[in-house]
Amino acid sequence: MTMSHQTGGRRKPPTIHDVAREAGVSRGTVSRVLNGGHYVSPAAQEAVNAAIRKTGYVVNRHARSLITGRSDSVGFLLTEPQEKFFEDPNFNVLLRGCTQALAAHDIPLLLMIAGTEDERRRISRYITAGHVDGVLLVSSHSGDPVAEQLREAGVPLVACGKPIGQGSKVSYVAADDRDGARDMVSHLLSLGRRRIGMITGPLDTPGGVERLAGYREVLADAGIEADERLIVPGDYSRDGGEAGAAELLSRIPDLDALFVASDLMAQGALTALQRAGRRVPEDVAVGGFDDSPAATAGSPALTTIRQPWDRISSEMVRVLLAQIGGEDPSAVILPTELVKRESA
Amino acid sequence: MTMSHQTGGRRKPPTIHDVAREAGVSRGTVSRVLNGGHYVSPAAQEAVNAAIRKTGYVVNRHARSLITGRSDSVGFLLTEPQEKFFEDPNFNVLLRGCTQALAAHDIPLLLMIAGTEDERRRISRYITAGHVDGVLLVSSHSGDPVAEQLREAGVPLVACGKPIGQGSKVSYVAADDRDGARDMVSHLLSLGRRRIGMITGPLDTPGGVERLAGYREVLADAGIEADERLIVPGDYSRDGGEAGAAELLSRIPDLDALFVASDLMAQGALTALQRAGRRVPEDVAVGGFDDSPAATAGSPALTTIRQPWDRISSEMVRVLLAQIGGEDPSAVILPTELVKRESA
DNA sequence: CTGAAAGCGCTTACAG
DNA sequence: CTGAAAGCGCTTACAG
Repeated sequence: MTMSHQTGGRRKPPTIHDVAREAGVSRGTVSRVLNGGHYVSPAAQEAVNAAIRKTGYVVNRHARSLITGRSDSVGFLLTEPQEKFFEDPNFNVLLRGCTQALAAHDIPLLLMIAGTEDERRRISRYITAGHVDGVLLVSSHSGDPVAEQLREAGVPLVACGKPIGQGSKVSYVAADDRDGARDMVSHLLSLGRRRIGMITGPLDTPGGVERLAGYREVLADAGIEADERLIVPGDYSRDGGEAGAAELLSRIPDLDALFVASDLMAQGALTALQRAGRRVPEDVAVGGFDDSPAATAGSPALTTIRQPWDRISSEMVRVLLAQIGGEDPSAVILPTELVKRESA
Repeated sequence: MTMSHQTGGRRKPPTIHDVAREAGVSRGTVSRVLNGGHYVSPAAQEAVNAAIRKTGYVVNRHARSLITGRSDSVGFLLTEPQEKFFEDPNFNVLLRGCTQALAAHDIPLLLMIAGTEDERRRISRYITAGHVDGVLLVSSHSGDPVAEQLREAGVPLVACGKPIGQGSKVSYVAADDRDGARDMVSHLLSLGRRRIGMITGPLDTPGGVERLAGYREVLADAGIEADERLIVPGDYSRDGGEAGAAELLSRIPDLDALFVASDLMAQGALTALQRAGRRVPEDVAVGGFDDSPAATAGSPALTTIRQPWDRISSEMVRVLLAQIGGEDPSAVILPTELVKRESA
């Protein structure tokens, strides 16, 4: 009468030693079965598997990690104030996508938020101490000290969006921001709009810079004279969009279209337009960016540029895993798509 | 000329052994300093601290965990389809609050999502294998097999909301749903409304059951005859709220108020009311529940019942940590608050 | 293909 | 207060 499979006293989980004894092999053989079954005879293989089932054995990750030096987990690092990210639906989509993509590899995701200087220091130490094998970095702004530290420490890293000023030494995955912006502005032009305002993203972010560049290019190509008063900087927040639209309206009352660099800001812009008595899209056509949940949360539903979030997150995971496996950094640029709804 | 502090080859991080040598003490003494400094002379203490600084030593958590049997990390477990949680702003608030509360204890949070049967099995194994010291469980529905398994496996656990049918064996933290519902319905009555419809939460959740109970109690207390046609079940989703409101409107066209069991559903209800040409609050007063970001995302801003999310998350963490420390399970019920805005 | 053995980096009684 | 030693549960050359 063995003690295995006993219900009450689960204090001591079975170890590789228990499995070995049960299977009548050495611990080395059990370990080999656990790690892919190479150089193991079918008979031993089978005996070990049976023993694992019988004992309910599950590997102790700490012991394994101690020797392999790997944690088999990945960090999802946010280096901005929490409010910002949680307000932004893009964040959710990304987090969800990465969690999913990692789950397919049986790799747990550690969520790390480093909003303050203090937290950044702690988390940086935590990461460099080897608690995760790599980091998915989500931070819109440039000059991020954490990114730099991690890169220097040799921690596998992939950013969402091109990190400004990091050269090509860090991997990233991004949508084609400029091309997306071009599509949207072209669409607004095709609607007959000519006084097209823009609320940009933060101009120290690649998305901010590129989407503005796309806007400028298309207007220039169409022979429309540049008017800097039509451009107002934003911060990707709903309130920022509202304030930006109000400002533009006061500058250019007969504005007939608005390209807003994120759906969340576009929602805010809708509020401002509504308050000012403008009909959307009749008086002012509004184009957003992201195709985030925010695009369809309000009314009218936003015409927007879809970022391929599913692919962005799965590519981030793929590139990170490759890098953990020893590959060099790489960049991936994904195409966007115009999604027509009610607002333009 | 020592090799410490060398920049290039950071392949081998310093171990406790390096620190001991540097400080001229034994590894045991270094460990004692690391673990609180008890039974260590001030001189040794100082020498070790200096050596730690000099070598840049940081403890290897895997080695520590292997011997202590603790991981010093906590899981945040979602046992529902991801979409559901990510759609719901409450989830964000809770995740953020817990991350924050744990960060104060220097404890990282592992985000785990078990939407499918498959994922549940894998994550259950993962947890019982000791990769986290305890679990913050977020799952609205009852009969959750994971909760049961974890409880049986003796994993410290605290749920958000009272788990139905788990007796008092599992810790939980919840807002006073019934009392909150009573406040809202009383408020609607005080506005002179008498034909008050309700869109409930899922009735296999404590929130669903309790908020409905509060609604019934207040109407009964006010001597208003119960009319079951005024009650329609919901699922906490925006679409569910929209469908529910449409259904109520078709049943009771002269409805003059609506109590909706979540802000997100209330947003959906607003859409349905608007489409039906009802003005809010003039024709139909609408009361939500949660005071989530959804309450102020649309127009009009929702009058709602605030759940004290900050306290809920900090209490969840406190109770979990206590339980990890050996305390028995406990339940915490937190008060809610009526927040008046535009919709009622 | 397989076993015996060393060792990953730490903590913790055990003697002093 | 402190050192020497055992041991946590695993993986991985090393010989066979």
